[in-house]
Formats: sequence, structure tokens, C-alpha cells
Amino acid sequence: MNELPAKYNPSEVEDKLYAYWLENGLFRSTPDEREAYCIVIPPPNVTGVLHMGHMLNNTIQDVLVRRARMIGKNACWVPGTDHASIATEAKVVAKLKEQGIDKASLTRDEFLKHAWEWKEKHGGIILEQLKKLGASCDWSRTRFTMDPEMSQAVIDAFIHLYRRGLIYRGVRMVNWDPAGKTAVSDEEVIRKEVDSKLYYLSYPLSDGAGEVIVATTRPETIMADVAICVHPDDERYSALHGKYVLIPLIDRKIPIILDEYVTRDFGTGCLKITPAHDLNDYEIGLKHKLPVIDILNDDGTLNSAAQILTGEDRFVARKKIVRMLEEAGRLSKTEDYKSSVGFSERTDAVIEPRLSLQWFLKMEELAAPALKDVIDESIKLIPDKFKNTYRHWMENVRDWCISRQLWWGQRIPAWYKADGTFLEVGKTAQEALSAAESAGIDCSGIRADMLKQDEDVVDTWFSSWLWPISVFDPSVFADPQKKGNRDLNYYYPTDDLITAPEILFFWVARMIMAGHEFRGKKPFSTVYLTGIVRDKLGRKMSKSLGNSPDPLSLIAKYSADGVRMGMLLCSAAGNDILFDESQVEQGRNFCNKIWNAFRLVKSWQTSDRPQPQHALKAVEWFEMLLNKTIAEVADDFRKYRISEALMALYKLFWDDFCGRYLELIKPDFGSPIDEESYRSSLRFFDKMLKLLHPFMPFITEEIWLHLDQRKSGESIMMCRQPEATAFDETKIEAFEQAMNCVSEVRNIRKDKNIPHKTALELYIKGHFDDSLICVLSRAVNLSEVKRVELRPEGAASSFMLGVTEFFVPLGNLLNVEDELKKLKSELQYFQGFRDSVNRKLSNEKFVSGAPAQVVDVERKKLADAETKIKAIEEQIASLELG
RNA sequence: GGGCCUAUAGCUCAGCUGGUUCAGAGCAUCUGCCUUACAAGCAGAGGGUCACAGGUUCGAAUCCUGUUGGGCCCACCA
Repeated sequence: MNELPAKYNPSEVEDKLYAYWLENGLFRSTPDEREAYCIVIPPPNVTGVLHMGHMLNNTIQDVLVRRARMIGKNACWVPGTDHASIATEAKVVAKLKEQGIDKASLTRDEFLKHAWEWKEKHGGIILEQLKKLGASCDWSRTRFTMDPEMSQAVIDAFIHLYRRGLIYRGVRMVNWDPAGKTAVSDEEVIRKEVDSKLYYLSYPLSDGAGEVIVATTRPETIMADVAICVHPDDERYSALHGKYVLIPLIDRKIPIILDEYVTRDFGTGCLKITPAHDLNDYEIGLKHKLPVIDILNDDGTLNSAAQILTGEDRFVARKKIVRMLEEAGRLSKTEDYKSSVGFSERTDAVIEPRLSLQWFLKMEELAAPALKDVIDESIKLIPDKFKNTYRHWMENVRDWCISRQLWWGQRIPAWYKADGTFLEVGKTAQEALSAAESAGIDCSGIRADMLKQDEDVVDTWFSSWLWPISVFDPSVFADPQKKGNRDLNYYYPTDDLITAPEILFFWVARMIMAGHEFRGKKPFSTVYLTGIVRDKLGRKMSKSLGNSPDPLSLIAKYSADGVRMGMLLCSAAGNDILFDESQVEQGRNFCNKIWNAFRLVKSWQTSDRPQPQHALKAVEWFEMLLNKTIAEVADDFRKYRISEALMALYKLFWDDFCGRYLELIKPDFGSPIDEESYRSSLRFFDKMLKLLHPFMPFITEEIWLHLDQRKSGESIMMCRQPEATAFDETKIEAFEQAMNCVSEVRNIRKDKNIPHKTALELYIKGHFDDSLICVLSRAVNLSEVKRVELRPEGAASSFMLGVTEFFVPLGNLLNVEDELKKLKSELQYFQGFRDSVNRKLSNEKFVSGAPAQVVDVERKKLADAETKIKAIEEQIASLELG
């Protein structure tokens, strides 16, 4: 055995051991005859840095993978990163801006060159950080969603789905950022409540017979109006049906239409319809076959279609047009109004709803098997409360807009003719052309080099939904019938997926769809949803709030094991965790406890003296308790109750092993220990280290390596988890009773200020395992332990455990009054208890209605209470006499 | 606005198909102790009308209804 440092030095040990694991290829997995266990990592953003959410998420994954590895499975954790098109592109744009370069001044290729440079520089930092946490990923399998083969997979999938008729192009309202001149996703729109005004505008009827008052927050869009809409049942306006009005200032004639969409009691009950600049108006426009008039340029200024104020910014135009309307007598009134307005997360510009042509994926057919999997629990959600949410979303699923007006990502493989009209989809221009020709489209005079590829890229999720398949074999997407490679066939479907509930739909649901579409199989069988890491005030930890501790500093301060444990202890599945440094401190303290316990055991010299009885008993007891805990932990894992498994082990090690077992078998200072106890202690240590290893990989490995002679390359992570053997519950209980007795005697000592050196006598009346008397004596220094049939004469303090009575003769040390007070209050409690049980038992409905078993239990309770009361009364009587 | 979830000790959570002394655990707090593995420790203690109001039942933290608070998802009224 090696030299053991007096103090555990986590940072040194952790780096050393991680390197050791890597050197020996212990995280690597290749298909073999064993059962596979596989997790694919939710790929973090390639240029991101580790935050607390990652810490939690990846700790859980590592626990599951390490455990699986130790129960004999071929465990494989596939790491990788996501190109995160929007987030990364934004970062690159911002960085270029710092250098004085405007994205608009670059060509696509120039921009992508900068982006790749950025990726090379910052990419993978996050994976290095995961190593600090101890993540046992098979790094040789690291994937990036924009690796050439991975990108090809995306293109293949696109083409396949297009040919299946599931991808189409359509017009849709997108969130337009006029400052960034790009569409942004819903997630990048920040809704804020702002003070605005509601303008009441008067539209004259075209026949001169009056006017219609319309309330709007956006008077600058009147030039894009194509109708005025009222509710068909609104009697105030029934006279207007079929009439026309003139748009103020430009006098264009538009119809008054009827639609039940209108809320009668909002504003005046008249709604102006502006299809180009409002989603709902667009839909009403479609329904009533109205034209679309777009009056805005992509930078938010008015275009020539507006006829007036051309070139003015939309907000300047709003002010001006209000004045113009007022001067024209068309502004009837103005009200203050609070409305919720979308702002661009990146530029803070007010988002403009804008119509544009986008690519969509039809979801209905794909969603069906994905819904079924979760409903019939072929895929289990943990916790299952998310099932409802999932079902609701899947039953109301909308087509997925998969195009993004960005450059960083996989470019949409659609090809257009020189005049901009769409021709075909294909990997290359040539392929698209051939496809078009074979589809019978007239391509005369068109050459491949004349075709232009779509400018947009696909949504990032369109690559990550393929992840559980593409990480193994990216070549199967062109043909879902194709048998995958060996890895895919072995590892897929994977087992557990650990992720955050907020991406249940964006990612998880879509992976299930892709699994069925491209492999005809679900991608995983369990989805473990972690909570959101919040600060003490319940706020989500985020960089912008600055309330997130730096994970690496935490690791430096508390050790990776400490941080892992701190996060795990307070994280039931699906519950948010309110992070507090004290939790991590608890983790560190536990490491320290383990280390010190090991130092104690290691310090022992053995001799051939026989094993003392009390030590034998302690070993027997702990063996059983250990087995019981092993079974509990296994059960907790089956139920994915990871924090409870850890807590069970924490208590076993700290309270039972250190607090009781070691204290009992510990030889007197300077004395050697018997061989038998020593070996048992090492055996227990070994088992507990293995049980703890998935949670705290470093310290357990370090100690395990010191525990015995180890060969180079050996590791605890390759050992089997200990298995539970049968144990006798009643024996564990008997020991528990003895331990409780020890506590009681210690209390008496403390109360009466009796030093440990002064030996006491103990009399036991009733049920007690006599073989444990040696344990009592050892723990509390008893000169004599006697079994008695009757309460002993004389001054004695007493206590009861169950119905067993214990007496400690104290002579004149006994304070009779205190003792009586204690006994009387106990008496009162048990009398009250007896009465309540009695009431229950004399209730005929209970006796006849409740199951016999329950009634029997009550009878037993009553009998026990009677016994206790009798005993206490006797003791009181005896003290009062004395 | 629609839907879903949730409310147990100061904090984070267990508490299974109602029934063992059911009101629990860990942390935090308080009181003693520097007892030769560990003060990052040891020995003890206190702390809850199980959100509120009804109901079902012999019996409710547990089941039902309503109210209130918290959270999430979806849609967002010009």
C-alpha cells in the first residue's frame, strides 16, 4: 500500500485521476456481446461556457453512465457540441463589430470563414470544462453538428422529407428585426409591457353618409389597410354591412367586412385589417381573400407602397401621421394604453411582424408515433407530470418553420432559376437539375451553373433532432431503410436522455419523431428531466443577471466530487434547484469525512488477538445494514431517485459506518486491532466506495487505489457494483434498539454529569437481544448489565424502548423530582394515546369497516400502551415511596 | 385568455394503491464539548393547524370541490 497524504488534496488528485482514466481508455466503448447502455449528451453550444445547468445535467448523466458501467453493461456516453446557429452567429457578428467589420459588408464565404475561426478558437472549451467535472464520456466519439458528415446528414434528411412531401414552402409571418435585418425566432423575442397610445381614427364612408371610428396602436400602418372589420352580430354597425370606407389621407377605398374574430367591446368594435403587418390580420385577409399591401422596407422605413411619408422610419412616421390625421380632423381621440411589444433580444429593436416565404415541415404524420410512445410509456418521462404537457403540445402541433435567415448552419438544399423561381431540391445544383428533369419539368436552356442555392440555413434543431442517430451513423438519412453501421445497430435505441424540460418540444419530441421516421424506432426509452438551477431568490441563473457562480471556481474551491454531490442532493427530477453554496459545502465535508475515516482504518496495526465480541456484533450488524442499503440504492436507481440513493449512502457512511461501526470496533489508542475486524472494515470500505463511485468518482478512486495493491491501469470504475445479499431485518432492529439504548444512557450521563470513566450499571426488563450487551458496555462503559424480571428496588433512572424497560441505578445521584416530572409527562402522553386508540376501537363502524389487519394493529397499539402506562405508573409509585 | 403542474419545519425535499406512535430526512439554527480519524468534527435540543374553506370516509398530508399563492407551456385583442 502506498503512502497516504494526511490531507486530501482534491485538485491535484482529480487532475491526476482524470488523466489516468483517459490514458487507460476507460471511458471508451465499442460494441461487444454485453448489453449496451447509452446516453447521448444534449450537445451544448460549441462556443458556450459551462454554467450551473450544465453542471447538474452532466453530473446526472455521469452518475447514470458510471453506474451502468459498474453493473456490467457496456456503457457509452457520446459527447459533442451544437453549432447553435443563431447564438453563434450573433457572437461572431458582435465580435466582428468590435473589429469594425459590419456583417453586411462581407460575403457569405467571408463571414463563414470568420465564424469557423471563432469556432476553432472557442469550440470545445465547454467539453474541456466537462472533464473537470469528471464526465466519463467516450471522447473518441465527440461529434459536432456541423462536422461535414453531420451536415450531410441534415441535407440528406431534408431531401428525404421533401421527397416524402413533408417539406413545403409557404408564406408566413415572421418576427423581423429591422435593426439586424433578419428574421428571429420566437425565443429571441423579448416581450415587454410598454406604455403606448390607442388612437381613435375616423374613416369616412365612401358614400359620404358618415364615418367609422377605429381604434389602433399603429396609425402609421393605415396605408396598408385593406378592410375594416366588424362583428357580424354587432347591431351598432349592421347598417354598415356591404359598405366601403376611405382610408384617411390617401383616400383609398376599402370594404367593411364581417368576422367573428372581432371583440365587440374592445375599442369601438371596429378593427382595421392590415395583413402585411399583423399575423391575425393576415389570417383574416386570407379568409376573406383580401390583398396584402406591404408598406415597410426591411430596415423599418416606409416604402413607396405607403404613398406618403416614404423613407421615414416607422416611429417617426407614426408621430407625423398622428399630426396629419389630427389636422385633417380624422383623429377623434387618444387614450393611454399598455400593450405588450416584442423586442429583439439582440438589437433591442421593436420586432416587426413581416410576411416572408419560409420552408416548413409538416408535423401531423411525424407527431403521431411520437405522441403514442409517450402516452403508452414506451418512452417514460421522469417525472411523469410532463406527460400532460407533452400530450397537449403534440395534439396541437403546428408545422415547423425550418428555415432561418442566417449563414451559420446547413444551407437549405433548394435551387432556384436565374429569375429567382424555385426549381428543385437536391444536394447539388446538378442533382437538383436532374431531379427536375426526371420529374418532367421543362429545363431546357437551364444549366446547373445557372442555378442559385437558397440563401437560408435550416433551424439548428433540424440538425439536433437527428442527434441520437447521426452521432453513430450519419449516412443513413438519405435512405431510412438502409441498415446502419455496427455502432448504430448496437447502441441505438439509446437508453436515457437527460435534459431540461424547456426543450421537451424543441428537441425531445422532435428526436422521437426523427427516430421513427429515419429508423422506425424510438431513440431512447427514458427521458429524465432536470430542473432549472435558480439562485436563492428563485431567479433563474443567467449570465445577464450575473447571479451564477462560476462552476470552475466552485470546483476549485470545493472539489468536483463536492460540487457534484451538492448539486445531486437537492435535485429531485423535474424540480428546480435553488442553488446555495452551503450544499456544495456539504459535499466537500462528506469528502473530508470519507478521507478521515480511511486514514483511521489505514492507521491500524493488526495483531493475532481474537476478535472481541462487540466487534463481531458490529461487523455482523453493519454487513446486514450494508446489504439493506445496497437493495435500497438499487431500487432508487430503478426509479431514477438519484438524490435519494445518494442520501441513503451518505447516511450509511456518516452515521452508521463512522458514527457507530468504527466507534465500536476502534481499538484503544495505540493498540492494534484484530485481523478479523480489520479485514471486515476494509471490505466494507471497498463496497461503499464502489457504491459511492458514480456520485463521487475522484475520491472513491483515489482511496480505492490506496486500499490494496493495485496493478497499473486498474480502476474502481471497472469494478462491479456490490450486490445485495439477504439480511435479517429483525437483527438490524435489535441492533438499532441497542444503539438507542446507548443514546439514552449517554443522556443520563450528560444530565447527571457522570463522566465516561465512571462505569454504570444497567438493568433490562423485557425484550432485548442479550448478545448485544457487549456492544452496550463498549459504547457507554457499563460495569454490569443485568436482566431483571421486576423493576429493581432503589433509586434508578429509567427509560423505555418499545415495551422494554431499562434502569440505571444512580443512588443518591438521582434527582427524584426531575425523574418524576419526566415520568409524569410520559404518562400523560401515553394515556392520551391510549384514549385515542380506545375511541377508535370502540367505534363500531371502525371495527366492522376497517380491514381486520388494521384493527389488529390498533389492538396491539392499545395493549402496548397499556403495558407502558402500567410500567410508568409502577416506576412513579416506586420513586414516590423511596 | 386556454391548458397543465404545484403548495408539508427557516431552506431543499420524502411521505407509494387513504390505515403501524404519521407528521419524516438532510441542511440551517440553538446548547454543550479542541475526547489522539475528522471543529469541514462529536454529543444533544428545539422547530410544522401538512396554503385556506368545505366535502367523501369508521379514518384524510394522502381522494373530491372551491378559494388563494407559486410555477410551466401555448395563444396573445387591434
